[in-house]
Amino acid sequence: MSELETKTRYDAAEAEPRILRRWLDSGLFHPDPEGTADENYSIAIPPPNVTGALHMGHALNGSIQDTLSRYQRSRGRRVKWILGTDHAGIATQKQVEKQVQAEGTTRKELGREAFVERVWQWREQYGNTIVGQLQRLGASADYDDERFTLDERYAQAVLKVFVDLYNKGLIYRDNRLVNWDPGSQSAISDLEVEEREVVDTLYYVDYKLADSNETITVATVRPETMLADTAIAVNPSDERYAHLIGKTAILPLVGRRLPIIADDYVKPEFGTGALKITPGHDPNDFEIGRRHGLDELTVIGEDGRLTADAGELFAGLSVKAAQEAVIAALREAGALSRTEEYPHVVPFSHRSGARIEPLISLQWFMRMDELAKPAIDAVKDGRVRIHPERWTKVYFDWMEKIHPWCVSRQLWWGHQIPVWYRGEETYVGMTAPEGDGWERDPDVLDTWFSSALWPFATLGWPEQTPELKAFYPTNVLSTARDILFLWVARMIMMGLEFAGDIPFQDVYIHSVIQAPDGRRMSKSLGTGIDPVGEIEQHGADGVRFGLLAMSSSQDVRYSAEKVQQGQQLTNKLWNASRLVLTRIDDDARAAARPRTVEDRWILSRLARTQKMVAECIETFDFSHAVLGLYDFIYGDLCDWYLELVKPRLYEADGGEKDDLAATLLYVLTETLQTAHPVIPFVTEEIWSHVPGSEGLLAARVAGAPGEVDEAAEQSVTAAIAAVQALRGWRDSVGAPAGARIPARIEAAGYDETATHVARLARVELVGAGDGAAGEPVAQVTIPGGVVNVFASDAVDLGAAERKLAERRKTLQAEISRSEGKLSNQGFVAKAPDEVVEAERAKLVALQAELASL
RNA sequence: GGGCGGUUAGCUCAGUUGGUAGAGCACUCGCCUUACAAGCGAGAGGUCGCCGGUUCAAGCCCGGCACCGCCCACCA
Repeated sequence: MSELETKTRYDAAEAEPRILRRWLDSGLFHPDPEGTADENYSIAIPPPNVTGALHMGHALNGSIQDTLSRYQRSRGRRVKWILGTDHAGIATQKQVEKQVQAEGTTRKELGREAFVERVWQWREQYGNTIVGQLQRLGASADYDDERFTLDERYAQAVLKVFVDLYNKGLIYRDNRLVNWDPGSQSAISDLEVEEREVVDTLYYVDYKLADSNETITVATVRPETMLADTAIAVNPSDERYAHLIGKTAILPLVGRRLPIIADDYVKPEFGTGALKITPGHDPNDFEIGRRHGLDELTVIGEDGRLTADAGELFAGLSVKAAQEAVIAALREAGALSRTEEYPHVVPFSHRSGARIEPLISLQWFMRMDELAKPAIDAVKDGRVRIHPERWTKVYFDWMEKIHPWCVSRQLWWGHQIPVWYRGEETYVGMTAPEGDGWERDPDVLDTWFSSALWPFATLGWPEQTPELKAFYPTNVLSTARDILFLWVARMIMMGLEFAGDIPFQDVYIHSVIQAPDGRRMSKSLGTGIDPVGEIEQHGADGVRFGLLAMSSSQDVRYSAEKVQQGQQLTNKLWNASRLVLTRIDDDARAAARPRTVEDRWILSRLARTQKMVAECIETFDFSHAVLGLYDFIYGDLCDWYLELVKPRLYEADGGEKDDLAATLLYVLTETLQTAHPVIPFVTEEIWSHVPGSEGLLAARVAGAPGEVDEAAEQSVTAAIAAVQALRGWRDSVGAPAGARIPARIEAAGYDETATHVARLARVELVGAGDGAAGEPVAQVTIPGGVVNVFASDAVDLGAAERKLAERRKTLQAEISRSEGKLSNQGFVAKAPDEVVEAERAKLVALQAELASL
């Protein structure tokens, strides 16, 4: 009890680690795999990169998932929050490469085995900082059953999926144009490419015809790729070039003979209407080339330099240098007719930031259209629901025109593709084939290939484990929208295909938290705010509250004030609890035993709040849930109820005291329970001081909310309004704060609250027959009537009169507005009767008040 | 090029089925009232981006425009 008596401020930094320890030691977060997924509740965390540190997005998503998890635990459900990290192929490999380079060596010098070993070491050393940071946030994930996407069991699942898909004909190897990322020296998928606007130069290059003096001019932004040209294309309906179709042009600098072909793809109005075709280095040209059976030449290598096939003049040059050299040569040859600036969007690697180099390359692809169909149906028929709903359309749009997925990556860190080659032979299987001379495919799988299995591979699939039975499908997947296609859509496809069911019922797409100035939060821009620093400063509860309060169905800016608000709430709750707990007996026990109207009122307000919070959490409306909690705790509980019961709390005895203590404890306990999913630390801490409390609040199952009491609410709401009106009047007439002013309530509905109103407004109630009071000097309007205020030294009569005049003016304005409305025949005739009636009643009340002043 | 979101108080954001605008912070005034001065009480502050329409009534519904942001997209 002494801590409660002396600590006037809640000390989150002191309390939180202590409470976290108790939670972790309790085993509460590690449920036994019993029961079925229908009975239980589970969430699979979006696995953060092992290399990563907690950023604001993780902190928000962690707060959301933890609020859901703790809420469901309080409903008595067995809850498993599946935890783990992702090996994050490119990102991790890049980190370690950087480290290795700093030591003066390179990945290639080390060799594959040694390098991969280095990555594992690196992961051991730095890998799990984020898990500790999630704990700091209070995340009630299952730390005793952590997964990594390169775990042995997980890897087996990945290989099995690959082999099965291969056997079904959905995975195949093909020589196709891919997005080559010169930065990471690997192919990447379409989804890892971002378009950026750049200003290039459009070069007009003249190609001579083989058998005439004519020339045909093409426009290109990438003259260096002309070295791999294999045709020129024009639109078949373009009269300017009709006579050239079927003829042959000569490629400048190289001398190659190029057929002039007709293809509808060419836009006559763009450039010159003639297009050079480079199937080896342009996606559109690639398609045209395949249509016309053109050769596919390659002059740019995987290292981003020109190959020997580019000719000795250019071989070995970087793309940029080659462009300059080609332009110089064209200029010298007189083949460059003009140039112009040309702004357009071109692809860049989302991973390395390098400009994408389209290359023809032998890669593994996965056909998606067949898998997409059932995944579309799952959302269409509501088995999977996406919130906010507008994202379902985005999901459908992408899924309905889905393209093959390039799944191989030229990296070392990841799941090595389970394919072996020997001469012309190919073997696909989970283990190496029998016999000598087999060589395994050196490539690894796209990280997202393994992530796509996350909800079931974490639970032991393909074994039919008790975990799988108890927790698959999961209930909710909470994530930011940027990985809707990259991850969420693919999980739905893979879940349906391999685990035989949807991977989750609800997808919640949360806000992206931007920097306070509206820019993206990013380390490189210097706009990031470290959630761990915020936790240290304001407590995990404050940060959780703040993030949830900020979040909505759209992007929001980081609001330090909301975090501050959360921190203040924890302090308020702490102090309110001190007031209650230091003044009731140790043998008091929580029970709703209302004796007064304010008791019935707070129980009603509490019940309302409990229902509201539950509904908001279940519909993913977190900001309203937490702000509603704030209003209840700050407003109803602290500002009013505790102030209303203070006299009883100090002075009552016997049964009255016992009932009050029981009711206060009930209200406090239920408040703690309701707020716990949002602010778990402070509520757990206070719970430990509640007399008779057993075990952890985090493990406590909530009872059903009580009933709403409309009559009590009406009565106390009026009392509150009366107090506020009287306080406002006092202030306006300059009454000293301590002065008690004689007054008489002339209004119905205050039988039970009159003494409260008088005390909180600091007025002295005088009886109706008390002639000594004389004539009232002022009237203060309150719900249902007025309060007559009598002369007192504390009242500045001039100020009182000014106040009255002001009120008259307001009333007159309102009356004329109301009269105008009611004399409008349209309103009276067409508005619903109840609206018209309410307006009439209001007018009568206004007129009565004006007449009384 | 297509699509989606946004534009409400100085700042960050709420505004449920259309019925005379709310919160937090900041600001002003008054209070060390025995839970909390990182507190308590009171107050000031808004032509709801612009134009038009529907309606008795529009922040909310419809059409158009402007600006900001995001996603998708194979015009050299």
